[in-house]
Amino acid sequence: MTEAPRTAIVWFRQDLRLADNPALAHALARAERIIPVYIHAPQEQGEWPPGAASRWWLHESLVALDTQLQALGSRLILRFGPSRDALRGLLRETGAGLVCWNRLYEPAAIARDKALKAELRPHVEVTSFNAALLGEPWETVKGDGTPYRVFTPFWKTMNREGLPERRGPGPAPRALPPVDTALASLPVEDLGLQPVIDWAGGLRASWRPGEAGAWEALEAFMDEIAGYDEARDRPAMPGTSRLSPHLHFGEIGPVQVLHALTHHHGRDRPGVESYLRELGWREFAHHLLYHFPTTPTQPLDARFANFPWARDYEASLRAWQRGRTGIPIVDAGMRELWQTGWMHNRVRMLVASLLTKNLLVPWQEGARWFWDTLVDADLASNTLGWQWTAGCGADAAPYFRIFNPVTQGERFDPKGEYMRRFVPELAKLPDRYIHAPWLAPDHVLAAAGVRLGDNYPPSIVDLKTTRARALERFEEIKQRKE
DNA sequence: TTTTGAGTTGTTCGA
DNA sequence: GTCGAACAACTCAAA
Repeated sequence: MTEAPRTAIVWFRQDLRLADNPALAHALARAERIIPVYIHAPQEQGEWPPGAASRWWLHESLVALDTQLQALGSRLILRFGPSRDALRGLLRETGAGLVCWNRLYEPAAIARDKALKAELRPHVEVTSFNAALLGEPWETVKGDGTPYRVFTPFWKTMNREGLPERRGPGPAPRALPPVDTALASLPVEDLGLQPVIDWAGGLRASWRPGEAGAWEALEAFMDEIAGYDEARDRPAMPGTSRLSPHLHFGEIGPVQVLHALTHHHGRDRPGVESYLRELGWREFAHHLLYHFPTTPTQPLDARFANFPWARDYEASLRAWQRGRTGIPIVDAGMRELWQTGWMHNRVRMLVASLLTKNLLVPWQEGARWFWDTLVDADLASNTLGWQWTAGCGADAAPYFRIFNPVTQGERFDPKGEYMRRFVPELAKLPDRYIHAPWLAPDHVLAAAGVRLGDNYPPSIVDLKTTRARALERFEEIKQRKE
């Protein structure tokens, strides 16, 4: 390499942390001056610019990052895209000779970054790193070099190839060089990420975006991980890690999580291995998106391109989105999503199963809604989850696996606590009827103040007949393949 | 090379 | 009430 550059640009994207940030660490090791920058360019995310809930999170996370940088003597430079123009402008203004970033894995981002590298490299050093995954999506492949389509062998291979021995997480810098006060930066408010009407109260009450909040969540989870195997399926309990949005924005990295769990607990402690498997699913999702870049909109299983979805589904889609299907656990989940920007994983499966199988609404509609409303919306994970539930993805649920939300509610929220929290109009129903109010006798409904069709909708589907109908439709595409 | 068994998260039905 | 079988077709790796 030539003489070390005096100034480096560190381009932050979905790696909004200072610790274990290889791009930042590399810049610090190579250059005297560091320019931390975030470029707002949602149009470069193709069909998937951040949704409303993600934008709220991003705003908060950028504020947190800037505060951290200032505490160390630096600051965050904010610019509008296009990224190419912003970077070229910054190179001109600062005379930087090095640009560093941590990789993204969405198809549109890969294409943009590749083009940028080719354009900038003749003039400056450009180096990218992995900060978001335990392994690169192209590293774990089958013996014949093709990508995996089944999770378990994928995860076994990743583990065998030395997961625990991967690089340890890097430390956070103790101080940073100052940024020239003359260098222009936008106020974060100018990015327009915050909602115009303040609907984010529920989000604020539920989350603390930023690196410190991520570590708070991890530490709280580590205290409870022994109960993970049991509690993770109970939507009324805080049994899951709730790390997904922090991981999505890179406020914490999976290497840090892996290291913290194995260092403090060891892999044989109850709950640890099961949780690491969930990190494995996150890896698998990125592996699939990398190798099958059309899957955010196209089914991986080509037979499903011809699936006979419902034709006029506007009304049922609307009822599902608003949490007014009349099926309590589904409505509770959809309202949890709307209020807090998040939904418990088990409930995500239930609402997705109802939408795609009982209501026969295309899974892409569900994926779009989740994209706009989830604070952890992630193209890889969201795509995998919806295709898996719909039965058209990798390692997908067998077509006959159609969840019964009443049975699931009784099994995983037996006392109805989750439903009483998010569907208060049913709060006074006795446990026996809270999962299926349409079965309650009139006097029970009256005593609980529930008037079906008035203050709570009657169920919009008959679970039994719509299940049978879904099975018939799957028969149709099985035949169409030939 | 071929065979074999297992594969995140389920439901229903009949014994 | 509990329990096993049936509900496809395909992927993957070990035997």
